[in-house]
Amino acid sequence: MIDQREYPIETVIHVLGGKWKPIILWHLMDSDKRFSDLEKLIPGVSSKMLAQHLRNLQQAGIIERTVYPTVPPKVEYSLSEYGKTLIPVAEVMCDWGEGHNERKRDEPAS
Amino acid sequence: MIDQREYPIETVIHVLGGKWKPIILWHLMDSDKRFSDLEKLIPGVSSKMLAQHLRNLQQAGIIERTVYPTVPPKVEYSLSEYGKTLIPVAEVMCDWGEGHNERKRDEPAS
DNA sequence: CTGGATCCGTCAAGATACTG
DNA sequence: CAGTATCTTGACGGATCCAG
Repeated sequence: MIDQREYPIETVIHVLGGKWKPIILWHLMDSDKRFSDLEKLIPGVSSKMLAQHLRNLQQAGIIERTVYPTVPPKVEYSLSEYGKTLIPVAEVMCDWGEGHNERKRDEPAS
Repeated sequence: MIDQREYPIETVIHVLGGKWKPIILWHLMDSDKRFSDLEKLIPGVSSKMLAQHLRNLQQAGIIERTVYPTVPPKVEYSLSEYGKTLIPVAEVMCDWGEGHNERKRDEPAS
């Protein structure tokens, strides 16, 4: 993965660019989640992709991974303090996204 | 390209998701640009990818394509009125991206 | 000048099976 | 429960050639 970004806006796309990363973030912004919780909440994601994207987000410092060494393994993912700075960004993006989706329905042809 | 997005935040990623789309938008937010202008401004992009992404953005209603039927063909791309609503979104994203890049330099290991 | 068409390499994503 | 390993597929991106 090339890391030669000249413009900061590319950084955000890089961090959120995966197919499932925005959805993962969205759910973690709501509350902490376990691995299986996320699997249930995100229909269509495979455990492989989920683990891979979670790892990416963790390496980016956006989420934290907490392992509870209990008999049934339990791992919780949560937004890091730093990751929480993404919330306002996500809200702005969501806001625009909603408008965009509505617009596509209202104006089929310009 | 799948278009089954359940969350608005995915829409934004979808619209900006290409490798060059954020940069294209960034330049068009500054001022209108011709095809060849963008090619010069974005080192490394091929005409194919530029045309492809420009078409995507146009179909998304974010940019407008104006053809001047002159002897040497001239085509100008500009942000649509609707596309301008993306500017504040881009600014927020840029702002966060800058902080993220600085953070990576300051904190090599958590 | 502004692209479209085509071929090809690369890499992310999906499916499946297996492990601690 | 929470992943990893491996294989396959398909989209994305690059290079080149061609056309209005």
